[in-house]
Amino acid sequence: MRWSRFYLNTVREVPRDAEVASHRLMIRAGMIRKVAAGIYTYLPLGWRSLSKLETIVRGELAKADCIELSMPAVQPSELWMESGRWDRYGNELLRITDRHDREFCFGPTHEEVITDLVRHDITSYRQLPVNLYQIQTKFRDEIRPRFGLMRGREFLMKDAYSFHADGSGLEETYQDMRRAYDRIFTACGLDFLRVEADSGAIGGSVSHEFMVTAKTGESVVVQCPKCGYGANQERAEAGDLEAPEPQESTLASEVATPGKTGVEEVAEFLKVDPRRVVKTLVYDTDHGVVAVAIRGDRELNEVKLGNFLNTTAVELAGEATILAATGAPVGFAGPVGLAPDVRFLADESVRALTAFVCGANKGDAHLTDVEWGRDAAPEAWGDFLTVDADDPCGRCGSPLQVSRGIEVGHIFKLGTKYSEPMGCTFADENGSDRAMEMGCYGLGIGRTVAAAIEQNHDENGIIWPLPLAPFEVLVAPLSDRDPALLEVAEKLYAELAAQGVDVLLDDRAERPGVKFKDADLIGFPVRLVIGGKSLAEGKVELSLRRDREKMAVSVTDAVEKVAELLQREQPGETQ
RNA sequence: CGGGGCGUGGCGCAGCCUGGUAGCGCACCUGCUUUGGGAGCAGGGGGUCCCGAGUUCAAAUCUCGGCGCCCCGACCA
Repeated sequence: MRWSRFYLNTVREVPRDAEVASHRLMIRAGMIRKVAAGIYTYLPLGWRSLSKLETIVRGELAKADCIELSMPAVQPSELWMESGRWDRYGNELLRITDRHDREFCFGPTHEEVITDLVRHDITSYRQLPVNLYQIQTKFRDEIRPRFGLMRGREFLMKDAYSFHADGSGLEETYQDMRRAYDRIFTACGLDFLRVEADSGAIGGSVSHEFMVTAKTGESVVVQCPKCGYGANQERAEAGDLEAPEPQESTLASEVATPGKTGVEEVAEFLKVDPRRVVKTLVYDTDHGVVAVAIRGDRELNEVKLGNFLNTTAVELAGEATILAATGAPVGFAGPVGLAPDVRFLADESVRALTAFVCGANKGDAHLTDVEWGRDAAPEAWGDFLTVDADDPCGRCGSPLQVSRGIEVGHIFKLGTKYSEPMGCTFADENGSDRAMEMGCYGLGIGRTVAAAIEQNHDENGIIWPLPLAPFEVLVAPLSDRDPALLEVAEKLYAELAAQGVDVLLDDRAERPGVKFKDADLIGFPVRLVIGGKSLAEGKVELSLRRDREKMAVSVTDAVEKVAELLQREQPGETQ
């Protein structure tokens, strides 16, 4: 491909509204252009990277016997009513009405459509398992789209769905898909983690997320370097925390703590270890008001609380609710003497505490020397803790590590969550009808490409892992006037292209500086510069974007050397 | 939805407070020079100042209403 005939326009000024590197660089490099909030045009250069990822995905899924099809983006409301999600999915579901006033939605995911398909075609256990996927445009009306392709409203997703006669069949395919995902992200040349995750709105029992590690990632990942345990922070569980020194207990007594609402303030004021202060948080849920006690120095995990209560509607209560529940303004809630209609739960982190401090449920007052059992008792103990770095691993006790990642894939065991309500059944060996076990497997195409940039860039631009680079090699003659330069450039370009190398010829009438800056910005993994000085000695200049080290190679060796470098840049090769 | 900010040639911005000629840099076009890290000089083209209403002799500027966009928090591939 010749630059002059490819639709590729880089931009010098950094766009004002792009904050993160991948967003900025994709716009500057001419890969995407915004059309509306969270909605982008994929320009030819960007589309090439996305297509390369799609090719990798297709190849690896084929090995897992996952079969491609394509479902409609626009889906009738009836199917969503059957599954119950028409009402439950909320505002993220873009609902549209046709000319006959029939309701449709633009698909954010395709469980309903695929289940409808399979229930009509599959009737016997002999036809199972079935594993189908598509790569398709989804729309989720996100509350806040941001970061370019990282969180768009319209986005490309690979979504796969499997159907099984029983749990063991599901387990087998789930593991096949897990391995396929491992292969896909490895083949992309990305550093990634596979972690246990909360299954969220899609539902189901078991799920794993694939995270591309990046400092700017939106997800927080907990891992154990010793035993390999890894989980999304939303789900991560720790072992028992080290308890603060036990304390002699006297009778619970009230102390005045005027204006001291935060745990830090109270601990300092009363000269106690913050770990011996019990923090009581009041939540509004669709199961009524719930108070939860947790150790003063720790954060509560609302996802865990929601799971415990079997709801997603968990919100910190407002002042009025807190006053009604505790009889005190915000900042003085405690386990002793809560209103009778308030459910009281406690995190394991406070279970071992003795003679602790807590809010008095009374303005400007706290209680000291409070004891579980004697003074207060939760309705239930549970794990509501947000795990932090250095907490002990629940499996092996080693200190956990916390890092950030970008969620690029998520695989779920759905069980019969959709097959049951939608009547997706089959006849088993005994001829009786059973709901199919289902799995579903998502992978964000645009997000993965954005994550690759997030993980691989410098101040000059993108540093593509070879498999996702829009072009592998740039051939750049430094002048458009010197016929000798052009002749060599054309020849090398033609030879590389003939060998099947993805090569772009920078045939623009631009000055050298412009060509270098653009080459760095777009991040061609291999660059072949043809300049007057070196060509006088029969040489051209070869360099890798990754290290920018320049090598002079003779014109006759150039193509071979490029092939060697490309080989070295393949993931898995030592560099 | 809560909190903050922005909307002025293609892009990045100034002008607005204190109403009166729409301006700068980049990009673009023409010419000359230049040609190994975003060139120089000269000339040139291009703007419903987000939309609507109001105030005023006069509105980019003041007032009201709308729309769009971005950033920080709860959602997710």
